[in-house]
Amino acid sequence: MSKSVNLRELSQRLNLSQTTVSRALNGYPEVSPSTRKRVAEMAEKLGYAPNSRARSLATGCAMAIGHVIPRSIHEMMNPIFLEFIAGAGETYSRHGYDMIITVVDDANEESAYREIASRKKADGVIIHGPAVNEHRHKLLKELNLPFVVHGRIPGAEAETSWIDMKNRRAFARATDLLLDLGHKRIALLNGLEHMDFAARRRQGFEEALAARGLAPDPALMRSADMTEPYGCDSAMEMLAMDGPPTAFLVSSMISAIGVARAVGQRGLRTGTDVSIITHDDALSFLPNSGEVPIFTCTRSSVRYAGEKAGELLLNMIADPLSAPTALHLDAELIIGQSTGPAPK
Amino acid sequence: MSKSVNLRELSQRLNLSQTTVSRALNGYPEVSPSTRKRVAEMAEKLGYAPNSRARSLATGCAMAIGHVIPRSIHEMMNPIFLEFIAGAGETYSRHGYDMIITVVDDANEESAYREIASRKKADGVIIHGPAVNEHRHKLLKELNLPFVVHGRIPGAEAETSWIDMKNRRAFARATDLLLDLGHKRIALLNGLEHMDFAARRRQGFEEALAARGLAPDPALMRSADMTEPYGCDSAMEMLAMDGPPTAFLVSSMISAIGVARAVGQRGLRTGTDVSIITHDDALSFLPNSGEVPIFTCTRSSVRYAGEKAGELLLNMIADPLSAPTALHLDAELIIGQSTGPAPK
DNA sequence: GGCGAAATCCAAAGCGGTTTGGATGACCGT
DNA sequence: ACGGTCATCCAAACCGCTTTGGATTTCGCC
Repeated sequence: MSKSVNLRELSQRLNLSQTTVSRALNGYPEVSPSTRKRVAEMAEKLGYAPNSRARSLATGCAMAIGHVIPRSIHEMMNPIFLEFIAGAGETYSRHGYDMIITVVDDANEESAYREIASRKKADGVIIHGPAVNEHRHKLLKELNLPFVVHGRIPGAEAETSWIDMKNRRAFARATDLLLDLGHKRIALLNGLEHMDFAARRRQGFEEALAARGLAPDPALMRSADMTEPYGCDSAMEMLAMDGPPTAFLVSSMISAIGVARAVGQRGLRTGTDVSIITHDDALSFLPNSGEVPIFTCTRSSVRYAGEKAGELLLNMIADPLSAPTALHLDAELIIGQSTGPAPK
Repeated sequence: MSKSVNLRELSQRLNLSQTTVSRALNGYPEVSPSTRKRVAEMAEKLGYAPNSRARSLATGCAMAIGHVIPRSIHEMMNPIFLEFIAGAGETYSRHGYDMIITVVDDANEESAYREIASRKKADGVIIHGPAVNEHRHKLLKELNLPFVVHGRIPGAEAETSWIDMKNRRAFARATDLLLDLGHKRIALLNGLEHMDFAARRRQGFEEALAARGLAPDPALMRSADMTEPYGCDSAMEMLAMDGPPTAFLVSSMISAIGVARAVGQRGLRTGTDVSIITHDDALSFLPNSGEVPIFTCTRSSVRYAGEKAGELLLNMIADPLSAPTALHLDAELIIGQSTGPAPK
């Protein structure tokens, strides 16, 4: 039943002015060590904590970061998003910031950002899942709302702060690995290619093929939401073709699991009959570790990306004049049980 | 570059007092239709939106709901949590509320709640993943912070508002189905049983067995975080036993996928050699639909639960004196491809 | 002993809204 | 023509904090 105290009551109890108490608690120098101690003790005893609304009204900063997540996104990359959020959230709480999440229809996305800006709900936002044809950054610049991109906005790399993994490179390396193992017919089960990350992965794939004089076969390339059935169904169909693929390059563990299921259903064995390489976002509920991971993968922790993105953004907010920063993460290529030499 | 206006500027532009403008915008009656219209138009034109901090300082309500999520939880039920959040988030935005998420170490969970209360960051919170031995509700009562439980707190059902599915009943029915199909050795791959939901599911399982005079075999019962490898490894081990199970009852799609993988790896066929029933939270990235779903399952949409939980909580906040409400959702039992008569 | 600097502390003015308690007219019936 | 009611609108207080600009005291030093 702890009746919460406010600054005035606290200062009255101490026979001090609100000014002094505020300064004592916020570490300003013009207050004697002894009073500071007295204040701290009384505050502790009374369980005083400054009202966050009042404080941010007075200081002008909301001490919060916004994430607006349109339905299409969280339909699409659900768990990846959450893992990112978890990382970012840790950074925020470490710095005393709140994370506010807004779930909106795609149609209301713009107005969601406008509200964040005009109502001063947050000091900055994160852009999730940039598209090949992205536009949100323009709105945010216009709104004067600091932001960091998780991913990259094609054409705006220099003028925005972002954190991304080397998608192209990772998928090129994975493709190389498969080619080195003798695979000729490699399928690509990609994410939605209107998203920047997926477009880059495809590039990497095609470039690696081209480097060996191979042309990608459209029949072996798909692009969709990265669900489990997507992986399974696609693999089933492709494995039933004449000249089926001997290897799959998959954009997500979830779909890769689907592929593995299809392989099993056709009586084949993953890693010997059919090779699979997947990208692994290091989701906590889908561990792919152990001495020899189940899936050979390109791995990059999306949670780590979240932590770093948060840091980038908080830095931008602290120092609004600083130049845009980018973090370009390498993905590890990790050999697991799901790859082997091409059969025959 | 839209310089954001505040109430005073808006009122000056209109030659009206702030009072009148505020009242006009908030729908109070003591303002003429014509001025109200004039105000609305000017506000629209200038892109005015009340500063959320100032407003909640003045009104005393934060217009925000808090979700504190300790690391252990989001390690454990990652995607389920997100899906719930998505549902709740929709409810919140429909009512103009914000959702603020706090990621904390388990050790700081209590202080996270205290801060929400003392700094007035949110008007209410949701309790996620109640344990068999739960305590958070006591803290929240003491803090006078309205809350809704996603799940149930054993022993506090009557005094708290909650939304939960009928875990016991669902798992009893699923077990019955397997028994009807002639299965005698049924394995239970449960979630962590210090969580209320998992404890109930186990109860349902055991009761259904007992009703047919069967005793549960401890060697066929496990309890852990519901990851994919957990399902696979457990199934591999159990299938290698003497007198292996002919059916698996699994607490999560993710683990069930692991079980299916194990089944395939042992050269068996799901649905004929080995039956699987899983609980399906209807996660958007793990669709289990189609005319005949892959997995036979007990299904209950956790996203719907989120929506409803949000509504319950907002109602509580709007009417603090109302009695606690509970929503007890039925889970559908849906026959898919993963079950069949016991072999032999 | 006196004077300026340094150390402490405070009153009051914001921050941007909501809300209370009137003021001002317009309109009405008689 | 006049008191009374209603419809409108406003000035000012308040929410709880930060911060500016001084006031007061203490202290070192010549």
